[in-house]
Amino acid sequence: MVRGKIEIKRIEDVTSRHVTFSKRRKGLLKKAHELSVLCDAQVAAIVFSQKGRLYDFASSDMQKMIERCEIHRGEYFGAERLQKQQYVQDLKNEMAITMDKIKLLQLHCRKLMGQDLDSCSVEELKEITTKIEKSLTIVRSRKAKLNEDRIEKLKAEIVAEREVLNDKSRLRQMFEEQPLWIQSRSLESEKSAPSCSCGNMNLSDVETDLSIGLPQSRV
Amino acid sequence: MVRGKIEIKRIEDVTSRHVTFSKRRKGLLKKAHELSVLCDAQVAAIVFSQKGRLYDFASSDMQKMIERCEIHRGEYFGAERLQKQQYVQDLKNEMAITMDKIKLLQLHCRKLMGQDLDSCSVEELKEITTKIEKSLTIVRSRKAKLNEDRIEKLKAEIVAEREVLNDKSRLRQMFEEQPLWIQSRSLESEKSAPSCSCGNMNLSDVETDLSIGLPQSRV
DNA sequence: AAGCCTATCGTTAGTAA
DNA sequence: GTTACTAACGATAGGCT
Repeated sequence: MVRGKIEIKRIEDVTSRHVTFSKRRKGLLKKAHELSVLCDAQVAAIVFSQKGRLYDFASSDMQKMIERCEIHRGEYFGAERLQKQQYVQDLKNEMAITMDKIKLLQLHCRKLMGQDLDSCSVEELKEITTKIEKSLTIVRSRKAKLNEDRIEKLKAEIVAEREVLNDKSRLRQMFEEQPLWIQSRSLESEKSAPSCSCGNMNLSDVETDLSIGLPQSRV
Repeated sequence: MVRGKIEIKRIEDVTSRHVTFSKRRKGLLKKAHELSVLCDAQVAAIVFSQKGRLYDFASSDMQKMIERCEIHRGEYFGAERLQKQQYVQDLKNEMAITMDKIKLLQLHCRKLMGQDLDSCSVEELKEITTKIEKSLTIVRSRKAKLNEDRIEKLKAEIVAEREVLNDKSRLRQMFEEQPLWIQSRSLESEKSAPSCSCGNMNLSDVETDLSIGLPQSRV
C-alpha cells in the first residue's frame, strides 16, 4: 500500500505471505472482538494457517456459538445429534422394558420352582399347583414315551438277535446232519473264514486223516 | 472517530449501535475473506446479531471448518462423540447379553412348564421331573400351611364366639331367675345401651307399664 | 434501514531488525 | 516467527439524505 494498493489475491512470496498472515490475522481477531463489544453481538472467528495451526476468537463459548450456527443453518449436527440422542433414548427405553420382562420371567420361574411363595395367596398357590401338576404330567408322559421307545428298540434288537441265533442253529443242524466227508470239506473251507463258535470248540482241529483215532468230544 | 477516537465498549445508543454493527460486520467479513485469499488460509467468521440473525463467512465448507476446529481444541465432539459411540456400543452389548439371558430364562421356564421337551434327553427329563416334584412338594406344603393357618384362625374365632354365647346365656339365666320388678329395671337400663340379640327379639320392647297387655313372643 | 460524505483513525505493506 | 517504523490505504463515526 505504501507503493500502490494491493490486489486481493494469493501472495506468492512465502515470507511476505507469512508476515501478512500474522498481521491480518491479528487484525481480524481484534476486529471480531471490537464488534462483539461495541455492538453486544456474539462473534466468532476461526483461522487455520497453512500449516494447520488454529487461531480463533469467540466472544462467548465457542461450542455454543457453533451449535447455534449449525442449528441456524439447519444442518448436519443439529439434526444428526438429535437423531442420536433419540436413538440412545430408544435404546434405554427398550432396555428398561426388557429388564422388566426379565424380572417378571424370573419371578414366574421362581414361583414355578417353589421359591418366593411368601407373597402368594392361596388362590395363586392353587394356580401354580395346577400348572406344575400339568407340567409334571406332560414331562412324565414324555419321559414314559422315550422309555417306551427305548424298550421297543431294545425288543426289536433282541428279536433280531434271536433270529440270527435261530438261523445259526438251523445251519448247525443242517451241518451236523451231513456225512462226515462233507463236514471235513466244509471244515477246510471254514479254515480261511473266521470259525463260527457254536458252543462246541475245536471242531476245526479234527483232522480227517486221523479220523480213526480217538474222537474229540462231540455233542 | 471524526470527533476523537471511540472507546471499545458497548454503544448505548440503539440506532448508532445498529449502524455500527452493520458497517463493522461487513468490514469483518470482508477482512476474513481477504485474509483467506491473500494468505491461502482457511478462515471462518460467525456473527449473531442481538436479534439472533446469523451472518457468516467461510473460506471453504463451514462444517469442515467447524469440525477441524473442534478436533483441534480436543473438545466436545472429538472426545464426547467417541464417548457417546462407546456408550451406545456398551448399551448394545448389554442389550445382547440381556436378550441371551431372557432366551435362556424363557427356555428354562418353558421346560418347567412342560413345553419344548422334544430336544430333551431322558436324563434332562429326569432332572426336570425332580425339580418339578420338589417344587410341587414345596408349593403344596405352603398351601397346606396357609390352609392350616386359616383353619386355626377360624377355630379361634369360633371358640371366641362360643364364649361370648356362653356368657350371654349365663346372663340370660341370671336375668330370668330374677323377680319381675328387677327385670323391668334392668330392661329400662338396657334401653340406652344397644340391645343384645340372644336369639330372642324385642325384649326391650316390653313395656313395664303395659305388662298387662298382650305379651310379646317370649321363649 | 440503507447509502453517501468526509475527516479522521486504525490497519497494514514494505522494509528492516 | 515476531516486532518496529512509516507512509499510505482502508474503515468507519457522525452527519446528512
